[in-house]
Order: sequence, then C-alpha cells, then structure tokens
Amino acid sequence: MFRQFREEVEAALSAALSSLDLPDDDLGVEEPPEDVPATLASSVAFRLAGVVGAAPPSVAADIAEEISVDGYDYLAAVDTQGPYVNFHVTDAYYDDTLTAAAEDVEYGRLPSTGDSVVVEHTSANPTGPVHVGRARNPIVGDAVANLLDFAGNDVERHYYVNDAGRQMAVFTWAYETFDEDDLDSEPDRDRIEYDLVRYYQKGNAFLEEADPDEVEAAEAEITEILQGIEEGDEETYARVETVVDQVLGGMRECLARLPAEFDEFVKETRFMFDGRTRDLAERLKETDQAVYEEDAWQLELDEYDIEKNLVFLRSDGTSLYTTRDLAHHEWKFDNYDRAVTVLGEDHKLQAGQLRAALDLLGNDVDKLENVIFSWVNLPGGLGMSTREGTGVMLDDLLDEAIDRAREEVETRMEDRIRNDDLDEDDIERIARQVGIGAVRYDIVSKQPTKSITFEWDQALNFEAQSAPYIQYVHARCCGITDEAAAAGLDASDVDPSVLDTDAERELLRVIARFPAVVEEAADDLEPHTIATFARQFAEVFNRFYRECPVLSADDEEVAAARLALVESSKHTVANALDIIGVEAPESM
RNA sequence: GGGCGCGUAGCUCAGUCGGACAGAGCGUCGGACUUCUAAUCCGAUGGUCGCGGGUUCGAAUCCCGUCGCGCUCGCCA
Repeated sequence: MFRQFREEVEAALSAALSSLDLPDDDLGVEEPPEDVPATLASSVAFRLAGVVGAAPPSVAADIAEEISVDGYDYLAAVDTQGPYVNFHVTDAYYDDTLTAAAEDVEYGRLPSTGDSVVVEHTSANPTGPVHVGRARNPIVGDAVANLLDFAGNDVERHYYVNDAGRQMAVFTWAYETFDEDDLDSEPDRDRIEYDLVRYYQKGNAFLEEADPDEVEAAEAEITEILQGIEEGDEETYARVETVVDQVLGGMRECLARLPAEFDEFVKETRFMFDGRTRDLAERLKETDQAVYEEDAWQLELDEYDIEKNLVFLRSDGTSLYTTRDLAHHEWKFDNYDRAVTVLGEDHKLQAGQLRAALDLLGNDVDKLENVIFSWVNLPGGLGMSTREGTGVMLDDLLDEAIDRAREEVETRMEDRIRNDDLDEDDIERIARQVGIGAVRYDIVSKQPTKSITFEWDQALNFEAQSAPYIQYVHARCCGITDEAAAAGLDASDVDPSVLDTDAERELLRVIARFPAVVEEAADDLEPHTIATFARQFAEVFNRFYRECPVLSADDEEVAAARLALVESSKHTVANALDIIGVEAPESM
C-alpha cells in the first residue's frame, strides 16, 4: 500500500506545483521522523523558497493549500509543520494493508517483471573447505538471489567453476604426485575436500621449498596439464575433473548447510571446448584497442579509466581466466535479461576490465551488475587462506553455532511456560534454525562494502539485533494463530477500524511499508536493508504483543481483527526472513 | 607511489542519491514473568559522525585536502 500511497503523493504534489507554476523536478518526498504523525512528507518548500521569494513555511502552506486529495484512495489529508508538507493516509490504507497481508502468505512479493536474472555467487576455486572469509559470498549471494526473486524476477543461481586455471593444475599434479604417506596431517573433518586439500597445500609448499630442479620438473608437469586443457585433450580433462568434482562435491555439501544451493555449476572449460573463448579472442584482436606487445595480445582500456592493459592471450597463445570469463558473460547475455555477480573486492579491477571489454565487443553492459563485498578478517587482523591453511572453517562455525544454540534451548526449556511438548527432534531443529540463522543474520545484516572482523561471541549472540530475536517474533505469531485455531477464532471477515491503538496502527504502518522495502532493496541490490527492516518490524511487533492481547481481547471483533494483524505479521516476518535466508521457526 | 573501498557511542553496526533533535544492539546500572512463549519489555548511561577546509537556507551524507586501515596495481585466479 505504501508504494501506491507514494505514487499518489507524488502525483498530487506534482499537480499542485504545476498549477502554482512551480518546478516539480525534485519533489523532496521522504519519510518523516517517527514522532511526526504523517506517513510521507516533502521538503520541497525549502528549495522553492528562493523561487517564490517567501519563507519556506509560507511556501509550504501555499502548496498544501493547493493540493487536492480528491480522487485518491489512500491520500486523506495534507497539512504542514513548519517548512514541511505532510501527507496523511486514509482508513482504506490500513484496511487494504490488513486484508492484503493477512490473506496472502506471499505478502510483499512484487508483480512479475518478466525479466530473467542470473545471479552468480561464491564461485570459489575448488581448492578446499569453505572458510569464513569466503562465507560472505554465499550468504550475501543467496540473499541477493532471494531478493530478486521476491521482487518479481525469474532467478537462476549459478556457481562458476574455475576448472581450467593454474590452481587446479597444481592441485591435479599434487594429487597425482603425493601419497597419503607424504602428508603430515590428518584431515580435520571426514569429508572429501578436507582430505584432498592436504595435497593442494602439500603441493604449494613443495613448489615454494623444494630444490629448484625438482620445482622445475613439477612446473613442467603443471604446464603440461594446462596445455592439455587448452587443447581440449580429453584425458587431461578427465584427470583434472577427478579432483575438481570431488572437492566441489564436498564444498557443495558445506554450502548446502547454509543453505546455499545452485541451479547450475557452470565450468569454464565449457567455454573453451565449445570454441567460444577462441572466437571471442579473435573478435578482441579486431578491436581498435587491441595491441600485440611483448608477444602477447592485450587490450588498452584507457578510455575506461583503466590504466592496466588486459592481456587476453598469453605469448604461448593460451587464454586467461578473464578471456574465458568474457565468453562466459556473453553466454549469460545470450540467455538472460540481467546478470548479477557477487564477488570479493579483490576482484574489483578484474570486474572493471571485464565490463570494459564486454562493452568494446558491443554488449549492453547495463545488463551486468556487481555486488562487491569486503573481506572477513580474524581478530588481530589475520586473514584467511586455503593455500596456507589459515582461517575458521564454515563447517566449524556452523557446528559451534548449533552447539551453542542447543545449550541455549536446553537451558530455556526448564522455565518454559508454553506447554507444547517439544521433543528431542524439536530441540535439534530449533538449535539448527537458530544457530545457522544467527550466523547468516550476522553477515547479511551488514553492508557488504564494509570489512568485518569475525568474532564468535558477536556472531553467536542470540539476543536483540540477531536472527533469534526476529525468529522469536515468528514463533510468537505461530503460537497465537495455533491457539486461535484451537479456540475457533476466525479472522476472515474483520473490521480493521477497531484496531485503533498506537501499537496496532504502528504495526500496520510497518507492514504496509514491506513491499516498498523489498522494491528498494532489490533496486539497489542491498539485502541488508531487509535485515534492518526485519529487526525494526520485530521491535514494533513486540510492543503490540505486550500491549494488545489477542485471544483474551475485550470483545470478539477486536480479537478477530487482532488475529488478522497477527496473520499479517506472520507473513511479513516470514517473508523478510526468507529473503535473507533465515528460517522462520514455528516454535522455539 | 597510483586506483578503489572503509572510518559514526567503550565494542559491533544502521543511517550516506543533502533535510525535522545522529539511531539500534552489546556492555554497565536499575526495574517488569499467577499473562497469547521473558530468546521479551521499560528506564538510565554513553557521540568533536577520523581530522581540516569548502559548497548550501541546511552536511554524517556532496567537493577539496589530510591521517589511519583494507583491497588492488601478474602472460595468477
């Protein structure tokens, strides 16, 4: 309803300004502070004061006077408070919000845009277990995908697998060269990628520490693997994929715990074998920006403010990661209306070169959008690295989160009032939902551009401003709706006007805003604003919960209307949580 | 050194496409469970929005400078 109201406000204000012969290019429509009893306001009078030659409050009064609310469904009245023009809603605004939200379990979902969007995220090289430094990518990526889906797009989630690069060649060589006996540690966990990463680490250590002769021999083998892939040699490909598929399989299991799941794992070798990479390199050579320097084909991107040349063919004629990624992206453009990529800030330059090169090749690069996130560090400024084996593993973080949540559930079980007979399975379910939810919320609720210092106690705080705080609201809603069903209370035909307390009105106002919050978050690709909304929503709901009894309300009409409000709340909070990838427990 | 990002309460963070007194949580201190679940709620405490200039009726927000931190500047990915 908020979205429609905003449109009405803009139309009414714009019309008034026109009839006063004032410019309406900047309406200055904004949300007023909490203590102002208006739903929207405009600061346009400040800007027009100079034009009119009067003080802002006087201009505001003139504008308010000129605005007609006739013919609008939700715009009830206009008044001023000093220089601000304030806009108030009709009862229909509240009525329609309650009806829409209470009846629709998908409340907040926007109408279809008709666009297909591919969201690529994570895409970590299959070198070993997922650590927390990388975990920001699947968590943010999954939320971005959910958000775009909820905003009406047809979304596919892709994981781009770098199976043709040097790292995988090193891994393959190490896997084939070393034996279990050569390794000096046991796997940290009984899953394939924890087993195999030891070969990768061993191989890298060897390349750094072994005698130069031995290193040279190893490098020759690695180069042979890379060239085999480049030439499309099936046997070499099979050797590499043996490693890739095993490690990726393990990483996939880990990511599924979040859960972050994918519609497709797109391997870069695919764009080598089908000839797209070669064709693309030929087209790049034809551009005016292509130069052949130091035996390698490069692209000069000065006109895109990128000083560094992009090498797209090595002196031995083989392709580079970015060359293959260019072919990958043209494939995306062929198959989707929009392409969103979630990537770490260390890939920013590469992403800029990619966009520039795609533009040179005549693609509409407006279809390509990036979400860039900064690093997650360990306390003390330590980084995380798979090659060096440093960092907190995502599996360990999730286990610890679930363990702490289980302890919490068991402690609370003793003085639990509600008599709904939770069994062992419930305890385990709640521990998992709360533990993993807390981790996800901790990460998804922050702006991706800011770097994060990972701290256990911070991430696993189960109180306010955390996932459990919000999940608890959902559980409370479910508790009420269950009781209401048992008591035969019906919320299908209610009179919204009986909801007249501040707490009830405030709750309806927040619910009404939800679709607009989804819209804005999707436009900006900022799922963290959904997390902020969910927290604010939970605060407002808790006030309602405290002040407005539902089942024991004074009369049946109020009880029914409040029940509808609880249904609305349940849908709103469930959907907000769903977007940020946090489960909504029915009891906890 | 060049480019990009970040700097808001003791700590972790919202707010940043200029607008109403800069907001939460944690922490500290003090209150509220015979009540639809207290993972809750209420109150107190806490700020030169890194620093210095500028633009503006108005700046945490825009511009310039400066300091600190991170990323980046491979025929790696």
